Amino acid sequence: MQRLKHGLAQPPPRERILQAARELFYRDGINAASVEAIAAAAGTNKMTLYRHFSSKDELVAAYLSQLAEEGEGLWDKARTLHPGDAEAQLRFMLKRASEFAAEGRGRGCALANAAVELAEPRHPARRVIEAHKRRQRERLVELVRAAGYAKPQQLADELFLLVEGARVCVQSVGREGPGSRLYALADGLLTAAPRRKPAKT
Amino acid sequence: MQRLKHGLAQPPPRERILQAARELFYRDGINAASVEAIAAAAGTNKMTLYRHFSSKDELVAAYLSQLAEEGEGLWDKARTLHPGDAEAQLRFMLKRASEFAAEGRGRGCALANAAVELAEPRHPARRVIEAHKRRQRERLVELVRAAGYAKPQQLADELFLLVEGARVCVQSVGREGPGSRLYALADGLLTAAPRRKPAKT
DNA sequence: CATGGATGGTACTGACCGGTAACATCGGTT
DNA sequence: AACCGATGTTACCGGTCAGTACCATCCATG
Repeated sequence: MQRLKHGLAQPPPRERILQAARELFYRDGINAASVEAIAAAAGTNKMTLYRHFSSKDELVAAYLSQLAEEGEGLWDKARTLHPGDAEAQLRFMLKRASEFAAEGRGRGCALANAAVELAEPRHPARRVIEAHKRRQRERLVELVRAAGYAKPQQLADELFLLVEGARVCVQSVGREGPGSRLYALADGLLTAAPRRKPAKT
Repeated sequence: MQRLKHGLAQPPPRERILQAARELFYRDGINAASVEAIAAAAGTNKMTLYRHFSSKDELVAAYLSQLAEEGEGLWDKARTLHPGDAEAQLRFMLKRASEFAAEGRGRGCALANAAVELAEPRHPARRVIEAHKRRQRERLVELVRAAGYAKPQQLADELFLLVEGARVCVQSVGREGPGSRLYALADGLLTAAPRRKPAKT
């Protein structure tokens, strides 16, 4: 029982470090968040951090992988919430993205931000980011097709750009900008889009 | 005649520094580009750089202001190319944005990238970025309204998010992604959008 | 109680970077 | 020719950061 060492049951150091990395990387940026600050925020120190992650880059990779994994989980949640109803699943995802973009103190998509900060084209984190974004796009196309829209590829790409645009707009034009109206805009696209026939997932 | 000092007519140091800053800040990121590297790329040294810019932050501000100014100039160019034809002006701007997103070795919008890298909410560069993005959005709304579309605010915001999304997608899903198809997607939105009556600018 | 693995704490290295000081140089002006 | 401002060159300071060595501590197990 590793987590009964202290009086208060505390998650093991690795989880605390990942959680702290998540907050500091997102809030301050990957370059600006020092390893020491992350360790301190996790209630531990640099040495313990380096016993779980061999380098800062590896910590960044774990951070991004965790976010990507949670993003994937959203699609599953949509499917269990609205089984067989692709339209409802699609709108659920758009709603979530819209709420996220309107969230207070938003700094946009952590994955996209990481791609900006880690400019080296050979950085290992780029593989994680690109793979995740590509997969999101594919899933979106499938869902739009399953929802019975004509030209699913085009509509999905429009929605994809809308979502990505909303995420990035939060920090450039502010929370008052078009990002917070993402769902309304996407809804406009959906209701205006020509349909073929409903289907299921 | 400052620029006849050498055999080859060379722009004055300030311009060369700004040009080098432009390339390195964009390619490597603002944090990763050191002032020493910028000075070297400009064919000069750190001391001369600091004689023209009192700090790196001021150089960053000048860099961003120059980009914002050139962005503003594009709207004027659109108006002189297609005087009185708001629809053509609008499509010209979208075409330019689409070409930009499809450009080789693209790293997205330099202003948006700067907002990601300069995470401190009080950073002076944020004022430049936000002001510019807001102005772009306002101009877009005006143009869409002048082109005679119904619900100009909504259509303009959709186009705005499309453009911002395309710029950010280049570095997350790559050049093959939906970013390169921006004009086709925007064109789909325009032709499907209800019109009211044509007008002029 | 003794042992050992995981953790906490401190201090350090080496590198990089923003910014400055002091001096040499060059070119145009008077 | 003498001067002067702008530029080039070198060396340096202070700070920060990633990563490591070394030792103390705690806790579960035997």
